[in-house]
Amino acid sequence: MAREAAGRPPEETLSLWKREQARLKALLVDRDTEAWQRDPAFSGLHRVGGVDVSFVKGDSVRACASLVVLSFPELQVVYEESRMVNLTAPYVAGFLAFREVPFLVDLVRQLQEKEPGLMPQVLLVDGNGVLHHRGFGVACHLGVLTELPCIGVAKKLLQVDGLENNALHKEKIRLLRAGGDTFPLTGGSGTVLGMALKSHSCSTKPLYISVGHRISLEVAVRLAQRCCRFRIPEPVRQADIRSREHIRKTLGHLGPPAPGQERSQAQSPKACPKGGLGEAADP
DNA sequence: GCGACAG
DNA sequence: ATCTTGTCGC
Repeated sequence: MAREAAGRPPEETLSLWKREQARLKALLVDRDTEAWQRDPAFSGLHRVGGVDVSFVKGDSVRACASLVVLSFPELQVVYEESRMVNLTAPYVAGFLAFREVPFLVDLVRQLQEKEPGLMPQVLLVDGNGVLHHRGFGVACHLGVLTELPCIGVAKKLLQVDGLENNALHKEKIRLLRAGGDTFPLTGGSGTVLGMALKSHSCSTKPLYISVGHRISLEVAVRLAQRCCRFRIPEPVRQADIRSREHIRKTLGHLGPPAPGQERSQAQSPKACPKGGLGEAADP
């Protein structure tokens, strides 16, 4: 019945997927299209969305897809939908979208039907945009299919087009000082594919931001940073937290025996000095 | 055989 | 992506 989602697909499938990526890439818009994007204070921006997919431990098929919408600039969750899904495609680097995007599109469609007034004005996506083997990562894919502005937010550098997580790269990371500091990720062709962003004043690892759809890289970076209470932008972080929680509540006590011990952690994951929400000061 | 490998 | 315990600080 439920087909496996493991094992590498045949070369023929990958070739079809590549053609699909190339086809959709022609529809990608890699510049600002919204008025709020031109405003230095993002006035006019009220709703930011986040999506994520979490997985069930020993299961290669079952997963939970989540879409959340947060108010901006308050970053309060105003909408959430989490749904168990059956994955059909395996994870193959460079083809993440074929595994996750169909379910995310469904979630956006459902929101459009039930609460169109809560449709996010921009979506932060876990993964890359144009910082991708063929310039069309999951954030581009979701953006083109939904026509929503999208931003790619990756936690690890995808080493493509000459980009390497080498000593030089690590040195550049070390030189990032304040939250909001960045350096460009320039591919072999000389094109800037994305930006490394120190999203929080006290986080060692940067975020790798790239254009998904209908937004410029500069605005994408600024917005991602303004969405950060911690290292991970709040929309993506909330989608992640809530999709795991949904899994736990749905099939939490059917396998791994878990003694109960509730915790409250409404605040910082690791804790870091303090500050309004951004920078350092200069005496 | 070795290294890469978003999530 | 997933698993995991403690540790430190407010």
